[in-house]
Amino acid sequence: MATGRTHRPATRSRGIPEATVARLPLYLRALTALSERSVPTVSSEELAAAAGVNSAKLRKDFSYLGSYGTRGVGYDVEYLVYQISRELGLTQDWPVVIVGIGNLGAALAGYGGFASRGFRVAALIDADPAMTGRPVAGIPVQHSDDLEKIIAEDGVSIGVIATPAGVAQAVCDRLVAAGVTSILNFAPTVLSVPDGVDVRKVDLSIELQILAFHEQRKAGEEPGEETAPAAAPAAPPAARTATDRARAGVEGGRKGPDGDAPAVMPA
Amino acid sequence: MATGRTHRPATRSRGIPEATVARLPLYLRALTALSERSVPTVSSEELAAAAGVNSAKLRKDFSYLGSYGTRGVGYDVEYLVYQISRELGLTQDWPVVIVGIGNLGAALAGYGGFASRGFRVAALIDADPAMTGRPVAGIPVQHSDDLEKIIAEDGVSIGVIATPAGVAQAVCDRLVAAGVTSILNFAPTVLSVPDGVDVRKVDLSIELQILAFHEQRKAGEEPGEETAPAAAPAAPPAARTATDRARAGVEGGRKGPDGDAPAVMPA
DNA sequence: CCATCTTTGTGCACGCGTTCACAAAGACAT
DNA sequence: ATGTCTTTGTGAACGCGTGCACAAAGATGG
Repeated sequence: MATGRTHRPATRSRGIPEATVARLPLYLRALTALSERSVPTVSSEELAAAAGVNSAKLRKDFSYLGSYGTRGVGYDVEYLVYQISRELGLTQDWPVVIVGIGNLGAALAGYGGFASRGFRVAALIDADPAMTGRPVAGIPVQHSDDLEKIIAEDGVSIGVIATPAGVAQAVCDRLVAAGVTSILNFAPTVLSVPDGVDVRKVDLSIELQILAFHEQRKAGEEPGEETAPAAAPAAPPAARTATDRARAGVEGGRKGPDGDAPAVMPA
Repeated sequence: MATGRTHRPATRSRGIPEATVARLPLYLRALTALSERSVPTVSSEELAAAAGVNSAKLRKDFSYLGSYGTRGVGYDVEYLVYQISRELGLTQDWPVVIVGIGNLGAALAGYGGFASRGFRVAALIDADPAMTGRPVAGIPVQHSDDLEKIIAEDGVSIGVIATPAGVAQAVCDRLVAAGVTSILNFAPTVLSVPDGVDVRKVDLSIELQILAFHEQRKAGEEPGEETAPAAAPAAPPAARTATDRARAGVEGGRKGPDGDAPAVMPA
């Protein structure tokens, strides 16, 4: 999964474990599907299968919310949809700003899902003056000079960063200063934020690298390649004093500076 | 973080914990930045700060790879870049196919990052005949009829699903049948795959909902709203027998069938 | 009203991941 | 060569999350 929680130790809000919170949206999605098919009740076994989790885990998760099931019967679908929605804060409207309307930002803006579950795209913001006023997904792009004003006027507390990595921290700082307390970061950078601000990151590059790791493991079951993989790079680990600071130039030809690489993938 | 691992219990490949594997790309990114600035060595403390983790955790992570540091000095940047790259399987070329060239798929194809770290977009695939042949990000879109052929010819083992949720499982099945063993799923669905296939998911909707949960917690510190939140929906939890199956019609006006909602956001 | 059967809710144990804290290793100075 | 100082590598403890397995709750049928 492309999600990665950030160093905030999970807060443990009202005793609901973070791992459980992360699964609630999964349950909600499965329950919504059942609701649309007018299924009145569902057992933990069925729902767990639909959500791709263990049934015991599901029951324990629900137990943190209270006892909403009926023994011998299961869970009332509609009631559970409401309870989870309420728990997740989806019964209210969350205005969201998207900063950085490049390929990805535009794609995010285009997905109608924002509106469908309590999230509303309050504004699209980009630093490029050429973008200003141009409608993307029906919403006119505003210039980043007005960022603070937009946040304040619409009472935005959730921001999505889809900018190049080089400016992500600066954008983040401005968002936080303006009052945003939750950030979803698509830029390939570690954001540092003050306490009380939540950051979640979506990083395609990291996900692919994790997959590559496992893929390599699946493919390469041939033993004996640990030592000296033939085309090794250069330096042995423990033979180089600190005085030996004369650098031999950066190895292969990685190119430009890292800072302004396009969002999501670079490294 | 928008990533979510799937039910595969992590395999524990050669003793490297899954949690460590997930952090290696983070370290690699920080190290690459240092490398570009020609920094020769780095201490665990500095590198940990750059990667946004604890220094003890970083040292333990590296200890799983072997002892690549020098006491009293730190780690050799270039050497560590190579070792981690090798461990992640980034020293080889990974052809990747992207299935579903809508807004998101096009955005993914457009990010040059694929090429920069061992990943290469081998093909873009879409089911819409109108898309076939049209170049997206310089790569011509191919029709999904040829999916199996493309996978086989290019030896693709990693697939990215950016289709609507309704067809994601079908696409997944075809990819797996054709030989793909790692899947990055952007569609808001739980994919079921046979053993030996890795699935990671990126789900914007889930990330936002998790943020909303914490956001609600931050905002609402006013006590006493647990019981009966005024505009409650309907049914009490435990008063409805199983014979009472006469459904009262699906509540509020959620609209279309869930299946073909646009990728990433819907639920 | 009682017996049976289904399904929830949870006590308990286990394993993974994180963190602390320190000994060992090596660089550097004299 | 010896001592000091820095930084790694890791043993050990702790806490969270997971899964088992079962008792309690309630529905259903006679």
